[in-house]
Amino acid sequence: MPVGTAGSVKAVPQDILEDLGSDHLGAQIILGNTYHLYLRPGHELVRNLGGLHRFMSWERALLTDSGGFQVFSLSELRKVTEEGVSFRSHIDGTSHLFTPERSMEIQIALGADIVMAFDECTEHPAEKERARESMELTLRWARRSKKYFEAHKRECPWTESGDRVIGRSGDRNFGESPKSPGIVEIGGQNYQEQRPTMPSLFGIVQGGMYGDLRRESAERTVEIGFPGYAIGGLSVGESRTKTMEMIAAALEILPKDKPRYVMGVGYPEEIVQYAAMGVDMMDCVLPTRAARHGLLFTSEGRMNIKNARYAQDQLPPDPRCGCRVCGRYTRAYLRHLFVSQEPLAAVLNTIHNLAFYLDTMRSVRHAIELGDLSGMLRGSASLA
RNA sequence: GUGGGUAUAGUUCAGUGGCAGAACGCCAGACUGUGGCUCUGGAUGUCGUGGGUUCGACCCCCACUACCCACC
Repeated sequence: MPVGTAGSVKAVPQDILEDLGSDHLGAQIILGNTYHLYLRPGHELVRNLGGLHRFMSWERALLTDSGGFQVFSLSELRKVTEEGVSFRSHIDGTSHLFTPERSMEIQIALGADIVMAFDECTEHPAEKERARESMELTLRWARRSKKYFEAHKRECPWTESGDRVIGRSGDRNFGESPKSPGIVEIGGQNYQEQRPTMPSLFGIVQGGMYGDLRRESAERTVEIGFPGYAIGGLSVGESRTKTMEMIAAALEILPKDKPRYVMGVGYPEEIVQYAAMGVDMMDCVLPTRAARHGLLFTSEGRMNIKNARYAQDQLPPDPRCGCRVCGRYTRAYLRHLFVSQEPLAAVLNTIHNLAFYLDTMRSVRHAIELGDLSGMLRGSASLA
C-alpha cells in the first residue's frame, strides 16, 4: 500500500496511481493519515466535502492510520495517559488530545474503508515490564476503539446523504458485506455503487520485542474480535532478525482467514519474506520517500540515481522493469532531473519505485499461486 | 594614457609573519504505520607570475600580468 499521508501519495497524481505497474492495474489501496488530515485541512471539512475518497478523487480503497504512530514519532511533544495522548501540532503549536474515541471519530469522518485501532507504538528499546504495560494500554484502547467504532461507523460521509456515494470499481470488499450495490446519482450522473458502505476496523498487535508478549497481544486482540489484524511497533530500530521473529510470533496466533497486516515495512526483499511468512498487507513510506531522495529500487538492487556514474548512462533505470518510467526515460535524464532539483525527478522516481513494489507483490502472488516462493526468496535474499 | 582597487578551493569570498578556511557547488552514504527536496560524511588548492626581505612569506617590499572602477 503506497502511503498518502496528507491526502496525496507525494508526487504522484491519482490517475497514475490507478495505472501503476507493468500490468497497469495500479494501486488497489492507499493510506491516508489521521494525524495530518485532522490538523490540516481538518476532518470535519473533509466530511463536509463528502469524505476523503471524493475530496482527493480516489475511488479505490483507503486505509487510515490511527494517529498513534505519528504521536509516537513526535515524542518530544506528547504526553500519554490512560485517556489518550495529548500533543502539540507541528504546524502551529496548538494543543490537541487524541483518544481512541477521537481517532475513530476522525477516521470515520474521513470515510476510510479500513480504520485502524488507536494504539501505542511501544518505543524501542523497552524493558519487558514497560512493553507489557504498553501492550495492555493498547488492548484497553482497542476495546474502546471497537466500542466507539461499532456505535458510530454509520456516520461515514456517504451514509449521511446518499448523493455523496461514488462508484469504486476495483475495490476489495473488506469487512462487513455491503448492502446490495445499486445505482447512485451524483450531479445528474449515475454511478454504480460497488463498495461496502461500512468501514472495517482492524486491531493492532503490540508487545515490543518479546515473542511471548506478541503472542499474548495477538490472542487477546483476536478475543476482542476484528475483521483484520495489524502487527505494529516494528521497524523502530530493531534487527531484521528480530522483526521476523516478532512477525512470526504474531502470525502463529492471528487467524489465517483474516487480512494480516504488518505496518510500516519494508525493503523489497523484506516484503517478499514477510509475504512468504503469511503477511497479506504492508505499507511503507520507503518507496516514496527514498524516491524523493534519489534512491531507486530495481531488479539489480538499489540505485542512487544522483551518482555521477549515471551522468551519461543511456539505459532505463531498470531494464527489466515494465513501468512507464523505465519504458521511456534514461538514467542520465533522471540523474539530470534530480541534480537540477526538477520536481519531475520526484514524480518519475516515485512512479518507478511504486511500480517496482507493486510488481514485486504481483510476483509474490503469482509465486504463491504456483505454490513456490522459494525461488523468489532466493532472488530477493541475493539482492539484500 | 593617468589614478585607484582586486587576484586564495569549481564559484563567491574570509584569513594570519609560524599546519590553508567558510558558504555554495562537487563526491558519496543514510532514509522502514512520511512535519521537514531532509540528515551524515568526504575531497578540494603551485594562495595570479617572477624576484626580494626574513630562521620562516598566502601575508611585508618590487616588477610584471589579468580583471574591475574612476578620470582623460
